Amino acid sequence: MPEKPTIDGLEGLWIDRWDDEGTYHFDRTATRDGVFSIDTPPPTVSGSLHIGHVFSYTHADVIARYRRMTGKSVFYPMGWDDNGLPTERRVENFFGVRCDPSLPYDANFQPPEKPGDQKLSISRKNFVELCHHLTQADEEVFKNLWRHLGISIDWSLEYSTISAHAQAVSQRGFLEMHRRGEVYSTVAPTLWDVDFRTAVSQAELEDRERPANYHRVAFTKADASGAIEIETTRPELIPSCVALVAHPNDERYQALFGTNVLTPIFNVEVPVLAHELADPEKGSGIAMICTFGDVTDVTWWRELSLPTRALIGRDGRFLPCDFASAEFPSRDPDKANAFYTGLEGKTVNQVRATIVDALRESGQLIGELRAITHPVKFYEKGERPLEIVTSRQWFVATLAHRDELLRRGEELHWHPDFMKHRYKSWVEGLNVDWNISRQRFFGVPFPVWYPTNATGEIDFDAPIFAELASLPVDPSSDVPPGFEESQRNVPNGFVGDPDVMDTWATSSLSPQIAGHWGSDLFERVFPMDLRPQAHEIIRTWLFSTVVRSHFEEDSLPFTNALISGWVLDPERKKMSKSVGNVVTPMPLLEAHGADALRYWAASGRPGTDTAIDEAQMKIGRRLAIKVLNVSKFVLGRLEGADPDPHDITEPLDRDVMALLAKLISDATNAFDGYDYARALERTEAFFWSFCDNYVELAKIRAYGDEGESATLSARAALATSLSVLQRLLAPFLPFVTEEVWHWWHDGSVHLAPWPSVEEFPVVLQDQPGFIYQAVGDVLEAIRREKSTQKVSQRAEVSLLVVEGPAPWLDAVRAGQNDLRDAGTVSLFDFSEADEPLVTVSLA
RNA sequence: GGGCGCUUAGCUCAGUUGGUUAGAGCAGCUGAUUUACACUCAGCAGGUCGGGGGUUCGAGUCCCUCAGCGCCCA
Repeated sequence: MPEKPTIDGLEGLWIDRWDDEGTYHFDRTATRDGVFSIDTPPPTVSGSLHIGHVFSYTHADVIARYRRMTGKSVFYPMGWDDNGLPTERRVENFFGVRCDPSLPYDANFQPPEKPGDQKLSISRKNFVELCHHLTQADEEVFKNLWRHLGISIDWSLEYSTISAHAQAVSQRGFLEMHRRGEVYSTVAPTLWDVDFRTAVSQAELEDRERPANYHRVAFTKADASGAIEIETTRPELIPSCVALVAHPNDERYQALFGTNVLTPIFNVEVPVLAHELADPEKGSGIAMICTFGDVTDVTWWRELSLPTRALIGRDGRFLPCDFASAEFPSRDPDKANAFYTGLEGKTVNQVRATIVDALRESGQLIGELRAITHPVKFYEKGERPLEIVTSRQWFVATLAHRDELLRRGEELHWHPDFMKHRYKSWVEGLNVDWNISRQRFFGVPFPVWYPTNATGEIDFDAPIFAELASLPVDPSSDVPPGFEESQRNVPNGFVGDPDVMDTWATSSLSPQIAGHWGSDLFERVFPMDLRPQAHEIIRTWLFSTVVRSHFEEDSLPFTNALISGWVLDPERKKMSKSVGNVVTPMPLLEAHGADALRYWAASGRPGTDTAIDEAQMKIGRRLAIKVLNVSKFVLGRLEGADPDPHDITEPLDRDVMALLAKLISDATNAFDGYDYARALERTEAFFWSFCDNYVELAKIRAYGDEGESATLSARAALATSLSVLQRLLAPFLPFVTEEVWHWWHDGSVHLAPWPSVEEFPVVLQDQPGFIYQAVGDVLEAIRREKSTQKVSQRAEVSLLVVEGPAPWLDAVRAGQNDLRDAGTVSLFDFSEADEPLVTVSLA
């Protein structure tokens, strides 16, 4: 025990020792009953490291540490989500490169020292190599933080979602789904980001309020008997118009249903139809249907069996089009084509401006534009509104399983419980199957090839799947069964599926990846006991994991979900890069210490958004220092002896033991319910009362001034309490508790048994704490008087008159000697009264 | 539009099936001075529990309603 203990520097010391001693090593021989398994979130390593990570990973860690102390072998792996678009984007910006899959691999390629003004085009393989290179460096930064924070990961269980192992699991999962008919490929209108040039799924959408203008546009009736005025925010889609639509009950348009109109400028004849989704309140109540302006257009197109006149390409620019063709039947094809030639290759905004000018000129733009704001669908990482592009994609059939998935949500234990509503409303709101194809580069490829026929056409209806034993495969370099490399991309040969999977299609298999699906390990850890995660990824990671496990194992992937809230900035605003209020954890960690940051994090209840609060961190630091000092004091009183809890004979000491037993029970129940914050709060409250009151009362006795049995009782009670408190605090303050535990124990506190009421005799009492409370009340009265008189707390009390009901007086008498010592009382006078009253006379 | 959460002292938050006079920490104020701790200790002050209505012997807690803030879904 050091002469002048300090909490500074404890992290460096214990992190290394935990490594050396394998303190957090998972015992792989443990059976399922003896295991507590955690489905740790693999963070996106290409994202910024922020304080929210400290928050939610601490929540998981305190649970892990609790379970470990209850004797479980804790399966606590760490994964890194390194595949996917965030990494690609980071690599593009970091090195100033872009991927061009048409380029050949350059084995000698070196990235530029610093990014140039123009992005350098490199091959897919070179690009992927840079992705691997950068994510490895990023992962080190994350790992360093976790270790510094004292997260009790078993680092031998580390994985990454782009590793060969994860790819094999992901591809196997895909093949299994295909075998059971849960995944299919089809050509369909798909939400498309024109900048990233990839399809995105419903889970990646977000609505953003955007300004727009309603344009009132006149469509001439086909029989030239007049015009119909519609309102649209997207006049640029007039060439893609396939119909007009109004609500079937809308009086204004009854006579028009079944008639035809001509599109302005292009003069394509389109029908006027009825559909319930047309909103009579919106605009003029009649809308144009285009292929495709938004998701409602897709619904109308499908349900009304309309033709496809798609004109927006994958780059967001207008495609070539012939208004003399059957698909675009114009009454005046020459004029339409002449006009359209000026639109080809232009962006949406450019085309809109040109068409609006033309409408204005022809008199078909009625009145002024009407400015509105309305929700527009964006890819959550995107900067331009999504378009809808028809393309071939792989889909996981979630809609057909909606009811089963809703039941899974009910089956799961949510902490806090109300978070299940997030899942429920998400599943209820699903409107398309899960699109898992991404037209990108750094991800897990589909283990699929397609045959080509004699003319070189690809037969998408006869995909060739990889053998399970061959996984992982890369169809761009590996050859499908029964083919040779020379047959790639030639007639009567094959082509590889060029796409990669959605990141969530891989991370949804985190239990299978971390648990090594198919091995004996998997049986020992699945289903996982705990899924800790933040609430913003309920609809992505949590949902997709539930889907995969439901399909693969007919089971939930985990029994408990512990949902962390958000960390808000000190002004309680959401942190975001654009606002610039994102807080990085390292400076805080260095300023306050790991235990202090953990204390702050653990004070945030499950599911509750919590503001960054350095004051709270300072309180945590104070707590850690107090643990150090009180441990030093109590252990100093033991004089090397090993106290026996059976020596606890004094009534006051026994009463404190009864309270300690209650604390153990409260903290344990709280932990079992995943309410770590309550466990901390209870333990902390007891701890401070222990330090400020009980230690002060028992102090002199513990010095040995009151006879042997009284001394032994005090020492044993102090030692027992200290042992229990060190262990109850260990999940929260792993560094300081480990330090003080080692002052009197071999072995780690983190492998010590969780405190139990069996460890010391507890005398059952009618009112646990009655004596402690009564004695404490008298002590407080003494202190108050001394404070009021502005004298030292050690000033002598010449006479202490204690009045009150007999049982209360008895309780006070039980602590009389301790009160005399702690309060420096010379003379006591006890007398019965109805109400307790303490009168303090100072010398 | 539907749903969820929050609203308690200047600030951050407890308050578990309804039960004495609503608690803690921080900040504030007043003191103490060192045989564990100045990164200390003691004390004081501070709230008509968001508004309104209801149930009850009794409501911060249950019900209804309104308002504000935040979020989820559409």
